Parts: sequence; C-alpha cells; structure tokens
Amino acid sequence: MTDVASPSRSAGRTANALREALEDDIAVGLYPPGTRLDEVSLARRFSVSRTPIREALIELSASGLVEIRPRRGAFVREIGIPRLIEMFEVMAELEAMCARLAARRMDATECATLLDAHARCSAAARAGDPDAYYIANEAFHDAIYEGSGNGFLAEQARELKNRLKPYRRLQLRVRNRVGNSLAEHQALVDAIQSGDADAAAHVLRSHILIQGERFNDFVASLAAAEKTRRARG
Amino acid sequence: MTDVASPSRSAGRTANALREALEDDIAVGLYPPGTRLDEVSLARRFSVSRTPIREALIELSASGLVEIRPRRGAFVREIGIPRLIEMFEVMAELEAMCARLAARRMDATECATLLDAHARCSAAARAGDPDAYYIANEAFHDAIYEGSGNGFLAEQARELKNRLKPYRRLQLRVRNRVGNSLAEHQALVDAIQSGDADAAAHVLRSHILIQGERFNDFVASLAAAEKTRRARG
DNA sequence: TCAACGCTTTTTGTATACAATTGACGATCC
DNA sequence: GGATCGTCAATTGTATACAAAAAGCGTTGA
Repeated sequence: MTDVASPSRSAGRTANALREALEDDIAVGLYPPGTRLDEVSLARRFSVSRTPIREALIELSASGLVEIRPRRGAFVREIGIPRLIEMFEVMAELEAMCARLAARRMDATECATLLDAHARCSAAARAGDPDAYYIANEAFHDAIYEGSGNGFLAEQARELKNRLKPYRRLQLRVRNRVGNSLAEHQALVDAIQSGDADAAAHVLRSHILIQGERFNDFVASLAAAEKTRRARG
Repeated sequence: MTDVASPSRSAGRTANALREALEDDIAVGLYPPGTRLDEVSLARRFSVSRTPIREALIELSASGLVEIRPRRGAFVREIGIPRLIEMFEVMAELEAMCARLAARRMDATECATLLDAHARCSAAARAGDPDAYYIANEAFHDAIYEGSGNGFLAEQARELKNRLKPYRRLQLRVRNRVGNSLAEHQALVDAIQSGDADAAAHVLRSHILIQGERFNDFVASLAAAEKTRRARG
C-alpha cells in the first residue's frame, strides 16, 4: 500500500499525484512497456477508489505513456523501434531549436545555471558516478530548454523527453558515451557563450543524432532485452 | 440535447467522442477561451452522466485546450499573446522539419496527394471561397506532415495545429493573405519536387513565420476582440 | 485429441450517491 | 456606510453501485 503523499502542486486532485507516481514507476522500469495496469490493483495499492486511478490513467494515455484499449484495459505503451527512431528525430530537432534560441537569448543568470550544470556533469564524469551524471545531464538540458526563452518549447521538449525516459535508461550504458557527451556539452557551451546560434543548433542536434547513430547498439540491446522479456513472460 | 453519435473509432468510450465534440465546439468558437465548462450542464447537453464528461475534460486538459483548476472547474484555456507567439515559433519549426523530410522521402502517391490538395487550394482561391480554401489548406499541410515519413512528427504537428485552431480563425482574414499563401505553397511544391530539402524547410518556415510577421495585425485584432468580449461579459 | 461452443468470472464503462470545498449572499459589527 | 464574518447553496472530487462486455475455463462434440 503506497501512500501517495506527494503534495506537489494542485492539492484536491489525487489524480495528479497518482499520475506523477505512475509516471515515475514507468520511467524507473517498475512497470515495463507492455505491462497491464489493472485499475483495482492500482486502487488497492494507492488506497483510493477506481475513479482517481482512471483519471490518472487517462492523463497518462493523453501524454502517450500509456495506451488505453477500450474495454480491455490500460497498458504501458510499447514503443517499437521505428517509432522510437521517429521520436528521437523530433527530439533532436526540438533540442536544436532550443540551442539556437538559447544562443541568442540566454541571459547571465540562465547562463550561470547552464555552467553550473556543466560543472556538475564534469564532476560526475570524473567521479565515474553514472547516476549523478544522469541527474546533472538532465539539469544541463533543462537549462538549455529554459534558456530558449520559449516556455512552450521547453514544455514540449521536457514532455517528449519524459516519454522517451523508459527507453533512455538502456541507452546511456553503451561504450564510453559519457566522455564524448561531455565534450559535446563543452562545444555547446562555447557556441552559446559566443552567441553562435547555428553552431549551437548543429552541435546539439548532432549530440542527439549521434545517439541515433550509436542507435544500432541501442537497438540491439533493446531487441535483446525484448527477447529475454518475452522469453521470461 | 446534442446526441454524440460520432462513432469515430474506439466505441465503448463515450469520453473519446465527447472529447472530439468539445474540441470542435472550442475550435469553432462555440466555447470561446475563458468559458467555464460546467460538468452538469455538459452532462445534460450530451445526455450522459458526469463521469464521461469529466474524462473528456481531463483529456482536453492534457492536450492543453482546457485548463482544470482544482475544485474550481474546467475552463477553455486562454492563451495569451506571448505564449501564442511561442507556439507559432514551434509550429514553424515543426512544419519546416516536415518539409525537409518530405523533400527527401515523399513517394509518388504522397506527392500526388499533395498536388491534389494544392490544386484544390488554387481552385478555392480562384473561386474566392474562404471556407473551401481553409479545408484544402488543411489537406495541403496534412499531406506534408504525412510526407515526412515520420508518423510521430505528423502527430505532433497536427496536435499543435489543433491547439492553435481557436486562434487561427481570426488570423486568416487579414489582407489578401490567400494570394501570397498560394504562391508560397507553389514554391514549396517546387522545392519538394526537386528534392531540395533546405529550400523546402526554408519556404515552409517562412510561410508560417510570415504569418508571424503579419502577426501584428493578428495581435491587434485579437486584442480588440478580447476587449469587446470583456466589455460584453 | 482437438476444436468450438457456452457459461462464469473478471474487469471495464457509466451512473449515482456522498463528502468536502468554494463562492456568494446576507447579517452584524465597527 | 463599509467591511468582515458566518452561513448556505452550488459544484467539484471521490467512492460505490450497477451494467455490459471480454477473457478464461470447462464441457461437449466431432
């Protein structure tokens, strides 16, 4: 019985807290793609009735993390390889757009935030702490989203990133990605600080698309994971 | 008592049909931005209970067309000018991306669809039929979304366009926008047919951003409309 | 032995009942 | 006369009850 005490904002709406809790559970891998989300089980688990559970599932369905098949239940959405590639393609473009705008519009405070995140990335990389790097990396990208000065764009980028989260975990384990990633971050910081919008866009697009070229590894590992999962289930 | 008989897909889910109905009503202006959407009134209007109404409102809230303020009700989202500008900025980039990909990937069938839509645009423009132009224009842009070969991108583009619909109506009335629009369409078709991805992206980005430069007119008319609305209400 | 049919059980979808909070109206006090 | 507090009505949020559809299961027939 997990108590959903996360106050977050918007009290008086259990469904919101539930949505966030389920989002995390899905991102973390507690509910892997394909898992059926039973309403009564979830209701028991969170000690609420089916109503707010249903509402949370509908929200998740709208955000694309969950698929509701009418009269058949809610499932953690299984995103196939082709669609994942499509999503990364869009993600790269959104991030590139953020970078371009950030190079033009970022103010000193936002730039300081970016540099701080970059420093934390470096530290985590030196320490060889992948979890810390994951956190700092997220802060770094968030700083660029915010730095775009386009709040709507930032929202879109964050939302898409969220949808990709369940699959991203598998991805960052490959090779010595961290080292290259850090170098790309540095190039991006340089481009932004020198106000070179096109360079910033190019660097960040590549930063994402390189992940796409290293995607073969990713695809392979994902396909393998899928195979073992199917074998188990 | 409006009967929500729109079967669409996903029968056994009244909420979906309700969402589409409300989407249309909002897009058409039946519920202008800021309108309060009372659950019991809607339930009466569609002859259902509050439950599916609530679910539809939650979906609309997730898509951004409606804002749910906890314990205070659902309102048609009022999008301020700054945010509208942000959204158009993103829209332009998404469409540019579609165009770039379409120039590379579009096959003969998709190209035929595009040309057909273009022809219908021309016909509507010659006939001076703005409604027909609106329809054909939508088909034209849809053809480019689909032509990108990136289904996810196409979805994102359509969804954002949907969110902008309530505000777009006001916009297309300005000047002889139709003539210029048509010329830009032609340039885009040429770029796509010659496979010039950069040109296609540039043309379509401009096509949207020109609407942004003519945005002053739009802003003015919207501010005026808002003023009269406030005066009435 | 396998397949198809029908029943039962489980689960979703919808309606209704209840609780709790909000907003408004009115009365009272300064 | 104005402002503030209290009470009441109205509306949302949650729980439960009921209906209908789907899936699982066993039985029966070929």
